[in-house]
Amino acid sequence: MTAQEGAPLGLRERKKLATRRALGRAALLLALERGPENVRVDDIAAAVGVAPRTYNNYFSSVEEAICSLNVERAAQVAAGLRARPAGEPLAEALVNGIVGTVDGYTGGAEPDRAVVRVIAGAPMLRGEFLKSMTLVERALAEAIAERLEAAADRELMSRVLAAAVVAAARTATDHWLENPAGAPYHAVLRRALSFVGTEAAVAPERDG
Amino acid sequence: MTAQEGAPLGLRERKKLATRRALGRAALLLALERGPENVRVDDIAAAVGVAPRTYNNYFSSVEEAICSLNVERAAQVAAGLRARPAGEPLAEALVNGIVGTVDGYTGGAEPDRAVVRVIAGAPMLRGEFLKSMTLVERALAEAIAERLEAAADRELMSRVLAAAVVAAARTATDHWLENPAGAPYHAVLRRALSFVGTEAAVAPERDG
DNA sequence: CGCAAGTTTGCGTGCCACGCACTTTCCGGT
DNA sequence: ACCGGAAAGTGCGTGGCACGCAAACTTGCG
Repeated sequence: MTAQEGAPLGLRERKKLATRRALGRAALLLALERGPENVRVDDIAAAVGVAPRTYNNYFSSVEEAICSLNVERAAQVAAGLRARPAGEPLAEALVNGIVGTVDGYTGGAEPDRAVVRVIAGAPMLRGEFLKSMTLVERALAEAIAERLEAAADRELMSRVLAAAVVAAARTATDHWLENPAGAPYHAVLRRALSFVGTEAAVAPERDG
Repeated sequence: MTAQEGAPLGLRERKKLATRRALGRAALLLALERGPENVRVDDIAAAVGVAPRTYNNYFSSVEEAICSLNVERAAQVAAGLRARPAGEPLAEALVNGIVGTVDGYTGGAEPDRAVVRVIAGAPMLRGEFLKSMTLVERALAEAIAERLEAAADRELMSRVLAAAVVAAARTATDHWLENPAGAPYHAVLRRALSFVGTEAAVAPERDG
């Protein structure tokens, strides 16, 4: 999914993925220019130089195309957590991993408000956006589960923590969007994550 | 919205609300019978005895109609929290309020797996379902904010807690759905909520 | 070099959201 | 009891979308 693994990718797959990305990028670009509700399937296809019918081989709705780039962050967030040292407490690892992922995504700079507003703020995309967030949850839950070796209900716990953390991040984004003069995204995100105390999770047992 | 306030409701409004509910109920019923993807707008309209065009005056998608009944729980959940004694710690009030709301909704019995699976499990409805959950978040955040009188960033905190708690409940539902032989919904829900430790919230003074 | 699998494309079908104008209903004031 | 008019229901037309199907084309691989 991440395209960082070039080895097992056939040439055909490569081209297909490129088309998919181009469609997603074009969809997002058009949404930025004229608003998501004014983006026609034909426009996206035309922008990429592909038949409208082909577009439907990749996405089954305009919303899905616009949010598709967002989906790629799922694996990134999970990798962000896995990159944290094994000894780090889960709560800190989660915060540092996620914040680090965002930094890697934005190059350390403040996210582009226009882009975020379109993807996360447009009512038309809300459903699809939330749906894409559940993919992040799923990936993150797996990474969390790896840190909860011997817990009784590792399954439920990891999924709940992932969902809570993602929900906190999403809320932070909303809040940051609504307060343009407020704290930088960094700070809002950290504070929001601090509210979903994951202290309860590290309690059961841990080995060094 | 909640229909519990009969006083300021004109007769017209009453009928309109009845139609809306009838449409939602019919949509859900049809989705249960034949699966959400086999529900046509005309069927819903016909089941209620109304013109298809009229249906579109109430809902702008089949998904929205099917999930509409779920939306009514937003106010219920918020009320569930407000009904808790003022002295109760927030964490406990949240758990007890939500669990109590579910009980009130199911009459204390186990939720109907078929219904829950259709609403919360059908891929086609996933986006709309998650969207409806954000309404619950919003309502719950307000109720939470009322309990956080003097906190510095009551706004962000209440919204994060609401989102985290709703996310935990949703995860509990997913988990309960996937494990038919597992613990009753009650227990899964309580356990899931216990993982999103809200201990951090009751201590207003925290480093920023 | 040629085949077979995979990909793109055009077309047709069923479905849907919604603006507009018209009809029906019925609330509220006199 | 009556009536004016707003609100709700309805029919129709338009623009748009998802997807099955089958033909044309591309390309990896033997």
